[in-house]
Parts: sequence; structure tokens; C-alpha cells
Amino acid sequence: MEYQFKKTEQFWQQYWKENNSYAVSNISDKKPFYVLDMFPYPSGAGLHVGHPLGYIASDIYSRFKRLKGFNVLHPMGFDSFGLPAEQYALETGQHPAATTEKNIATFKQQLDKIGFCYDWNREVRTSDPYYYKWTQWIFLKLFNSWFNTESNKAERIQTLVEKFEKHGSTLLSRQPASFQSFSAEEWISFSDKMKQEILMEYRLAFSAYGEVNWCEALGTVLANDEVVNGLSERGGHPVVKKKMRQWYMRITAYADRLLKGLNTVDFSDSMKEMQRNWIGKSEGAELQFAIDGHEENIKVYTTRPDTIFGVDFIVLAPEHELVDKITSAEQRVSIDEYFTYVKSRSDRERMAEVKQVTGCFTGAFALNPFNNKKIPVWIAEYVLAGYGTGAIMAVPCGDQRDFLFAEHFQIPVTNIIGEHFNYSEANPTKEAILQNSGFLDGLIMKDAIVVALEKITEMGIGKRKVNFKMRDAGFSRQRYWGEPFPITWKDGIAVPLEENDLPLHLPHVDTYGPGPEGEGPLANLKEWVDLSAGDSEVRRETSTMPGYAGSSWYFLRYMDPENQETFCDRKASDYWGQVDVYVGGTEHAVGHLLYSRMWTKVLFDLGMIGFDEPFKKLVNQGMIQGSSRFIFRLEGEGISKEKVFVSYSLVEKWEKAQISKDELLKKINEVTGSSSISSTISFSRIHVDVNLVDGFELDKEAFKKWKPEYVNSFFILEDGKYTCAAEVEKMSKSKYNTVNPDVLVDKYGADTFRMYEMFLGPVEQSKPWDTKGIEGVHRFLRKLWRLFNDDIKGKLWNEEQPTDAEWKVLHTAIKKIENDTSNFSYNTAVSAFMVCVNELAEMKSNKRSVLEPLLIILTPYAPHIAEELWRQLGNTSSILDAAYPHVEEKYLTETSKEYPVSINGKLRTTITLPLTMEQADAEAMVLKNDVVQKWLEGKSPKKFIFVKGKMVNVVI
RNA sequence: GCCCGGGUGGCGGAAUUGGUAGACGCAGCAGACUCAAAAUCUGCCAUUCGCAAGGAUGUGCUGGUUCGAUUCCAGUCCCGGGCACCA
Repeated sequence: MEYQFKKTEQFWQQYWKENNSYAVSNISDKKPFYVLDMFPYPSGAGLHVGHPLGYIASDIYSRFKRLKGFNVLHPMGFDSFGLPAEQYALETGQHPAATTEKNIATFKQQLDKIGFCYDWNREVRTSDPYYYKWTQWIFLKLFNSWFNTESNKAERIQTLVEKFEKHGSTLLSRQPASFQSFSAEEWISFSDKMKQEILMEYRLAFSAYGEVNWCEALGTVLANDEVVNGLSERGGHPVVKKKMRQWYMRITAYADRLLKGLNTVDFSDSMKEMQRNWIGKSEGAELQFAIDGHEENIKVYTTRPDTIFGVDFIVLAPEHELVDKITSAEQRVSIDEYFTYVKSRSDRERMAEVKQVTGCFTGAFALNPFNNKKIPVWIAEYVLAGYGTGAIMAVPCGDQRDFLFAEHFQIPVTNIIGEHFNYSEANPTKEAILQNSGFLDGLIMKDAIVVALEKITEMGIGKRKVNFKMRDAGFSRQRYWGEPFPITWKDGIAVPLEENDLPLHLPHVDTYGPGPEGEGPLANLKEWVDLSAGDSEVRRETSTMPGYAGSSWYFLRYMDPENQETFCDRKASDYWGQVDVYVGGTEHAVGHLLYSRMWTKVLFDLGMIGFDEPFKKLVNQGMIQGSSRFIFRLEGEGISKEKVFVSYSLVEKWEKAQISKDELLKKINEVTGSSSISSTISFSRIHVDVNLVDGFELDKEAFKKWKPEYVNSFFILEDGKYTCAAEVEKMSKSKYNTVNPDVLVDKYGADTFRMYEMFLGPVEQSKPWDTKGIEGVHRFLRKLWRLFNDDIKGKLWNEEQPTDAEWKVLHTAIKKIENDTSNFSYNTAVSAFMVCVNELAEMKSNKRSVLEPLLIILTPYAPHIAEELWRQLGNTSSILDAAYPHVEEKYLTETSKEYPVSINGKLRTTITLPLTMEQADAEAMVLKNDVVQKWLEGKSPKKFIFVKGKMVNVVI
């Protein structure tokens, strides 16, 4: 019987489901192993072939580990809160809960067809109240915690209150800038509101005023994505920055630990690099410059205090608070103009244009603290208010951007590095010997950094400072479809809900428009919001949490999804521990991965879990790009435009002038039956649905049915074929290059689809999708089937004893595939399967003792056919519970033999050669080579190296 | 501008990490089986010179280290991804 994948796959999927074959228990003698995928956002578009790439990779690994005797946790769930569902609701009026539910159903159906071994009993959905109850609960833990810089960990806020009650703020090394220090007595005397305001400066989840993108016309806050060139994406209305009360995660408190933690995890170097760059730790100095004629100081941050004598000007961010105060009367107009210009510039523009130097002189001068030199103070858009102190000291001879600025505005440049500076570009060296640098003269710059720092500290004009690029993470959104905050505002004080009152359900709304004052839609529910009683005003928080709230801890919930007492029982998280392998795309490099790392550290600090890094190993799957196909519509006078499509093979010839106009027209007229004559011939290139194309050949009938306007199309063929042109582009619906996995699973089966996705190339690598090679994998599975069954003879396998050659083929494959699978090198593993089956087929080897282990190692890749054939061999228990076969090394070396080799009559060593070679060959090889002769004098070689049958080297 | 990847046949990609470059698959060509098709099987398939045996060239480009380089080093050019002009 031929291999009937549809029947087979449906049968076993049903069987596994009915037998709960993928259920995982938290109680087991086996070692635990946790394989996790980044859970998807259930979008309305459903899965495309890019999605399953990572899922298949992790599924293979899970099944592999299971065969290796581990208790494997491999769950799946849905990141089901998010903006798209809400936007869809705005457009269609359908409730996000309903559309999300529907989308999840579609996703699950699509996923199940591919045969993943998820334990669906553990599914989580972030929008489920049973789930977000615990997101809110963890939020309250964050709210009620502070980061103690002495112990370097999070502690309950109570410990801070106790410190204040005993010692005031004096014992704390970190104090918020906005508060003066206070004594214990003062603390006790503070009003409750004052106390709460102070505590808010320490809480890990805290509320503060922050800038948002505000669109007056839409009356709403917009995400960065929704702002294009300073205008709203919808409607093109102006967008301005507006201060609003927001919630934040104090992730900056964990900057150092997030950085150090990277050394303990197995992420790719580029991923670690991205996170390091994002955290952006730098060590330097903060120092003050006095301003001539003003009381205020300008604080600058620099990593190069050694260049202090090379400062030729100071640049403030245009938004810097001192700008207004120090601007001179004559510069006022220019500064205002420049400020207006900067405001009109989007972040994207400020980022993109590097070559254009802009700036404006304030008219003020700062004084160099060491030589009292007058330094002009400028503003420029390249200095950002949010980083460091929003002011820099510019050293043109050492910093290229400063140099270009000086050059552009003709500011004289001081050279402090002598011949290292050539006056045509800056030199950022740290190796030069300083000149023109007062007390630093003669020092090498890298040594001068410390000397300068000491002097600055001694003079009281600055201090050593560690700076981080990373800023606290905004944690509130003025949206509906997210977790409501378990917070009420009572007379301006944030009051957390009691834990027993969780979850705070997301109330139903009828409209999804913004609330008054641009608050989230929840603000429209007056009764829900207003809890005022008596004199005090009590209002619920109307923002909701961002998408990353639920995804910051979901990996813990899978361990204990049913628990109603806590987010995850400590026993469960102790048993499973860290996620051993986490698979997902690089787009989450700095968002999700940093937030979940932070939450894990907080939960660890509070003693709720036993590890402080969530993911032990991270595997990044590459992006699947689309491979678009194009058809060519004939354009020209006298030709019916919509209907004539010319094969790309002919278009190519036409473009290369390999075919004459008459010939082409003749072909066209033959097909269309008319006699059109045209003075000009040209073609327009049109995207055609890749699914209508087999390789490059267009399915003409399917094309005619694709769109009504193509019903009466004519095709100008070559060799009876219509060929299409191709190009690699991003996968998108508008380019008609998306491929739905369902179609492929229907046509070739899940096993073929799984193996083909892996065969396409390394998991980590981005690559264009191309269906044309899938036949090869399908052929492989059919060939495997034919080792067991035959159309005519039926059962083929037998109980005979395999030959050494057969054992060799099997064990070579086991070794290679085991190795490749554990290294996520699935593409070469699939190749190894093909080689193995080809060789067995050639030997007509149908021996059970060879075929059985082969099926086991195939299980992770093609579980359905493996299970089917396994049962055909008479096994009564599932192949899922088989043990991974061991490699018998002896079968791998049998075909080689050792030869003694002597040179000049003396026995020197033995070498191992294939059986096909003889003693004479071995000696001849050695003797022929003069390189060897030289190297051999008096030494005993360990290894000979042959290239093309010639010995080229000896390892001694 | 900065950071991280990557350049190998017509195509996707291999190469035990310094040791016969092009495994495996696709596409293509030729053949077998068949009335025919499908399916299956066999052979060829980097470029170039040659009837052939065989030779020369060849892993983006230019050099270097080495007996030997796709692999290591320096420079350079392209392509992809990321970015918050980060002082």
C-alpha cells in the first residue's frame, strides 16, 4: 500500500489526543526539561509559514529530549491582549474578547494540524481573568517593593518605611533628586500624602508624569508606530508631546544585574550585544561648568574627563531647562526659531540626517573650571534631553561629531593631542600624550582620566558617575484591551487593591474611543471609575497595562496553570526551574526579553522563585521572507491591455533583443486571433499569487479564476509554458507571497511540511520561503515507507540479522542525527536521514533491527509516519515512549585498518587507512612525500595527513 | 553615523572548525520501465580548454600567515537586520 499521509496523520493525531499522550506531570522520577516557544499574538490573519519555523524546531527538540528520557514541559499559549484587536474593534465594533477567541480557535486548529506535542492542558491566555489576576498580583508586588542598593535586591516597601522611621533618609545611598533628605522625626511628621509621594520615588512599579504622543484631533494618545513624520497615521493630524500621569517599571534599578546576568545565560553574542547596548552602561564623570554672568551651573556628563582642556564649546539639548535663562537678548530670536525647527522634526528625521549639522548659539559663555577659559554655549538637536544631563562638553579634536559642528560654525579648535590631530578629522584615541592641558600635560590620556577625575572630585565641581542609557519602562497605556491596574486614586494617592479582590475584571465597554482628557476607554464608564464616598474622591485607574505585562511571567504559569492560590507554586517552579531552551525571533531582543528578565529577578528577590534568570538558553529563529512571483502584462498601442500576458522567458529575450518585434507580434496574434500592430511594446510587472505558480510556471486555469478581470486572459507561452519572474521580498499579503501552512499540510502532510521547513536551512538564518523543494522531502518519506511496505508484496520487513554494512549505515545516521539535533542543526540532520534511507534502499535492507532504531530517531521530525510504521512492526506501546538508540561505535570503524609504516627501514608508526588500500600504498604515500622526509628526522609521527591520496603533513 | 550578522554552482544550502570545496535536496539533461502518463529507478550536472585521458581556474575583492585557507589575520566592496545621533 502507498503511504497515505492524510489517513495516517489524522489517525495518530486523534489517538494522541484521546490518550493524552502529551500531558506532562509535575511529578516524575525523570529529569525535568523545559522547552518554550515565544507565544504568539493571535492575529486575524492566521498562521503563515514563517510562524511554525520556530515551533517545529522546539517541537523536535522537545520530542528528542523526551526520547532521551527527560520529563519535557512544552506548552503553548496566547499573548492575547494587544492593540490590533482593539483597532479592529474600533473599526468593526466587534468586542476584542470575541475576535480574540475566534482567532485563537483558528491558530489552535492550524497548529494541531502540524502535529505539535503541546500539552494543551497547560495553555495560558494573557487576557483570561484567571491569568491576569496573577499579572495584577505581581504588579502589586512590584508596587509594594523597592530596590535596596545596599543589598542590591528588591525588598518589601515596609523595610524602607522602617528605615525612614528609624533613620530618615540619611542611610540611603540613592536618593531621588526631587527630595531633600529628611530625618526620622521629619518623616514621622510628614503627611500621609507626602509619605506616599516619597515612597513612590522608590517603588518598582511607580507612577509619574511622562511625555506621550498626543493627537488633539483624535483626542487620543498614539503609539510610536502610529505616528508618521509627526502626524497621526490615521487622518494625518498633528501629534505633540504631552505630559500625562503614567505608570513605569523601575527597570533602571536592575540595570547592573541585567548586565551581569548576561554572563550566566546562553544567548547568542549578537543578542547579548544588543541588550548591552540597550542598557548602555558607561563610566565617566558628571561635572559643572559655571556660566559667565549667571548663578546657575551647567552639568555635563562625559566619559572623557581627560579631555577637559580641549573643550571648545558646550552643547545643550534644545529642551534643556537652562536654555531659556541663559539666552542673550540678541540671540533670543535665533534660539526661538531654532527651537521651533527642532519641534517640527520627528525623532525619525533627527535620527536619519547625520550629515546635516544644525545648532544655535545661546549668547552665553561657560567657564572652564581649570583655566577659566570662556566657552560658548550652543544648543543642537544632536544632544538629547533624556540622556545623561542633556548637556555635553564638546571636544572637537577628539570627537568627530563635535569636530564637524566646530567646523560648520567656525569655532576655533584647541589641539590637546599634538600630532595625533590632523585638523581635518577628530581622533578619539586614548593613547596620545596630552598637551595644552595644564596639570594633565605629559600624561597618556587613558591614565589622565583617573587623574582628572580625582582633581574634579577634590575641587568639588563634579563626581565619578556611572550612567545608563536605559530608561524606566513605560507601563501604562491609554487603551482598553489590556489588564486593568488594581489601583484606585484616593485624593491623589495611589491605593492598591486588596489581594483578595483580584482579579479586577476588565469591564465590558460598548465603544472603544478614548475617554475625556485622552484617558483610556475605561474612563467612559463613570460608574466603574467613580468610587467616591463621602468627602473623599476615589477613582479607579483607567489606563491598562501594556502588552509585555502578561508576557513577562507567562513561562512560570505554564508550570502550574490551574493554581488558584498563587501565580505558580514554589514546588512547581523549583521542579522545572529555568526554561532550558527558549525559541523565538530577534524582534524581542530588547523588549520582552529584558522585561521578563527583570520580573524574574524581582520575584527571585522576593523569594517567590528560586532562579533569577528566566531563560537558560535562547535560540533565535530567522525570519522567513517571501518569494514573490511576477507576470508580465503586454502594454502597447492596439493591444487589448488587460488580457495579454507574456511569458517571462519571452520578456527576457525581448529585453535582451534576442527576439524581434515581428516574431513577438506574430506569436501574440496567433494566440489572440487578432492582427494587432504596435509601434511600441512594453510590459508591466504585476505581482501574482505565489500559490498559483508551480516553481516558475503559472497555473493558467487557476489564474483565470483568481480575479474576475482575468477570466478572458490570453497567455503568450514559450515551449507550452508560462514562466514567471521571481524576487525576494518581505512576506506580506499585498505582495501575494504569503503561503498558508494548511495548504501544504493538506497537499503533502504534516511530516513532510515539518521536515521541509527544517531542511530549508539553519533555523537561526533568515531565508526566503520557497515551496519548490518540498517534493524532495516528500519523496524521502515515501521511500522510507517502501522499506516497510510494497504495493504488490505488502509487508517487506523481516527479522533477519543485519550485515555489518547495514549496521554501519544505521549507526552513522544515529550518530550524525543525534549530534545535529542537539545542536539545532536540523537541516543537516534531515540530509542525514535522506542519505541513510537511500543507502538502505540501495541495499534492499528491510531488517527490523535496523528499521526500528531508525524510526525512533525520526520521531521528533516526522512523528506521524514514525508512529504508524512503529506499530506496523508490531509494537504495542507508542513510539513516543521509546528510548533513543545508542551509537555502537564498533560499526563505524570496521572498514578501516591499521598499517605499520616504516621509513628507511625503520618502523615509525602505524596509520589507519580504508580497507581498499594496501600496505604498499601506505608506504608509498609516506615515502613519496619529501615534506615528510624532512619533518621525520629523529621524530616519531602521530598522524599523517593525506590530501588527494598524497601525504602532505605529519603531526609529530 | 554606530552595532550585529552574512557573501560558496542555475537555486536552497554542506564542509568533522586549518586538511580531497560543492554533502543532501530542488531545477535541468539523458536513459530504463510503460501503449501512454503518473510513480519509480539509473547516469550526468561549478566554470573553462580538450574527442578523450587530462589540464587550468574557482568559496565577494586585494593582500598576509601556513606544507595547506571557505575556515585565521589586515584592508576593501556589496547585501541583510537593529538603533535611542548616547557624548
